[in-house]
Amino acid sequence: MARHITQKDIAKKLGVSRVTVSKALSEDADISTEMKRKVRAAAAEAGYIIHHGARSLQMRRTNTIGVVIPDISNSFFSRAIRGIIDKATARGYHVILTVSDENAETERENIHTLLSYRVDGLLVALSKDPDDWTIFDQARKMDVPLVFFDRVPDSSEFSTVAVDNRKAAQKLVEFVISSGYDKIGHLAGSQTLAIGRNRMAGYLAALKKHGIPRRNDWIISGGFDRSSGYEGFLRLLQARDRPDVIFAANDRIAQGAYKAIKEVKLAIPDGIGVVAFGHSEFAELLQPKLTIIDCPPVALGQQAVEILFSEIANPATKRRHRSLLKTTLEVGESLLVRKGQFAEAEVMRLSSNE
Amino acid sequence: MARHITQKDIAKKLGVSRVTVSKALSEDADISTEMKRKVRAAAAEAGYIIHHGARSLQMRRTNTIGVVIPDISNSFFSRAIRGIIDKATARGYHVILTVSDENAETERENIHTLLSYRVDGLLVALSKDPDDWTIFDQARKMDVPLVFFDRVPDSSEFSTVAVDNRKAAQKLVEFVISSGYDKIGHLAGSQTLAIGRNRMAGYLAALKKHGIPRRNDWIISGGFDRSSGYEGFLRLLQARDRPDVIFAANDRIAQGAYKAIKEVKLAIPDGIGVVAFGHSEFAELLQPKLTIIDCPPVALGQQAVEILFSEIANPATKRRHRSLLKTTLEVGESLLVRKGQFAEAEVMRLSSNE
DNA sequence: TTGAAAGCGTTACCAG
DNA sequence: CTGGTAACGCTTTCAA
Repeated sequence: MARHITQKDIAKKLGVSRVTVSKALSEDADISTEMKRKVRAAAAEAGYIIHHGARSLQMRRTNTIGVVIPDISNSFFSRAIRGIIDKATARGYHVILTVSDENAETERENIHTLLSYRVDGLLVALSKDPDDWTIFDQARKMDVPLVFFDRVPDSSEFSTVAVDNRKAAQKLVEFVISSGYDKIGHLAGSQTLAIGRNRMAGYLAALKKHGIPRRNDWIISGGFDRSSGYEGFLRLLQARDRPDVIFAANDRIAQGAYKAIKEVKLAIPDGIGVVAFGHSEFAELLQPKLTIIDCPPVALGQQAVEILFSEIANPATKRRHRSLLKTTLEVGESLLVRKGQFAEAEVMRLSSNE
Repeated sequence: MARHITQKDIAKKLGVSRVTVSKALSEDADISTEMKRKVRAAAAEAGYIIHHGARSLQMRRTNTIGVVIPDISNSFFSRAIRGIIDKATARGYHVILTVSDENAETERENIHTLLSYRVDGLLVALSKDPDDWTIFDQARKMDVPLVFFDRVPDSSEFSTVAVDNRKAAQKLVEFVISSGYDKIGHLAGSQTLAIGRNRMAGYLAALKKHGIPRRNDWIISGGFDRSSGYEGFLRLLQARDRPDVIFAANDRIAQGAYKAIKEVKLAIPDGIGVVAFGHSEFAELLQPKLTIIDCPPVALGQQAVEILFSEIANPATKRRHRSLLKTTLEVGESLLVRKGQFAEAEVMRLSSNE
């Protein structure tokens, strides 16, 4: 980097002081309109671009928020990012996005980096339940607001925005039961995350409520990605008999399950064979279409930023007893049980095709 | 933000000067091992995190690169980002990601923002061909290296990394022709981007080469998204007769076309009905599977960073005659014509089902 | 091996 | 309305 144009350069050229330039550029009330015009013109002509870092150093505020997500190729998160960026931009904030790649250590490093950038706030979707809270304590200590979204910890000193997974899962599974099924398997995703445990808890609660015994060989945990769904389903097939319906912890798992289902040539019912948590756009891509609990990523992201901004505006130093928001989107509120094209179709069983 | 721990604080606590702390923390050669240990311990204990902004101000280098993409929910770009982040992280750089939302003005603002952050380099995928080059000239003037990737301008003073779209398109269309078709339509995407024009040029070249007359009513331009493909196909149907094969400018357009094809109840050949540019992972999701030119997003992103780093390491001030790299991935190199499941299947015609 | 002084580009606080 | 001075947190240079 060569030396860039600074306010000093403009000041010199105009024969005024740098302070005047600074004030003029920030539309300070006590600079004459004429002066402002001149300064702006000179700045534009010289190709002056403010040094954000220097400014932040002085302002003690970066107008930047940091985001940590586990996986950018997960369309749920890329949609959520969209909501976050939109809302943040609208409030004059910039967003620095980092990706933990489902790795707790990388997540730690990312948060550290963002803290070193002195972001004004943090938005985090966890890769797994933290077993080491020091980096989060650090954020707390530095009084940098942090809001967990989607993948939130069971309990913490931070605000969270997430789906009420337990309740929603129970609802979805009860929907399946009320459709006449009692042989329901579960591809459970990662149990090292509350989101996974809660979805399983909802599943179990639904079974229990309807007196359906739990079958451990029908419950497979793993990751939240496609391959976990694929492998999970194949493992499920090793049970002595097969469930009729699969409840997948998310849409990508469902996608993997579909793939396996096709390969082993099971009839794919165009309806309730697999049900899952998911977001509607992704579910639309799948064949056959999924029955899902629709978790809207954009809305979730927006809500998270909203809460973050309120915490930024109202520093913890002011609120002795920090008021945490445990926001959960609930079924019937922002969440819907969405049925695919098959909505009217007769519900079919997962059965062998051969 | 309350006042954070600074090097000064650590210095005071240890009864040494701030310089000693700074040097110790950066592993400077002329600090005793013992002192370094003490400083590090004190820093860790106090929860010291370096102020990246202050450091950069002095260092005149941020160790950060800025990226501008048109759309984060486009899986091509989210995969490319992955490649970028991986390579950048490996070299100790951070990445600030911004999204232009396919909007030239937002793109301009994003670049401006990144310039104000004093990023060490820029990676840009265009939303459209720039009609105003001032922001790019600005980057040039500030001597901030900039590399265009994927969506590159026809010609500029900047390095580019992209697929050789013209050649690849011609190759793909010739593949279709050699399979016995001569009624080939084109959903062309945006013609305000070189990438769109070049793909069309390749299409036209292939037709011409084989003496197939061009049918303007079989060429529909629009955007690069799903809905453009959907609407484009419906418009195509209004031609007096239908083409047998559609060449879509990218995979998302193809996806939209499939949707329309299904809706109007045309037989969907599990093969060559639609061919497109795309990346293999996305194409795998589609039903029926696409025949594509496989553009690998991760590799493309990595290559772009690589070039950017070489320009960062070798500032323009040193090279009077800037050596631009116009890197193009070519078919047969990193690119393959990938056929879906139908590879062995008989090629079928797009015909009415009713 | 350590430290004092200067400066990076900006804004806040007072004087004039 | 304008400007001087100090300060933000850090590194670099040079002297001790």
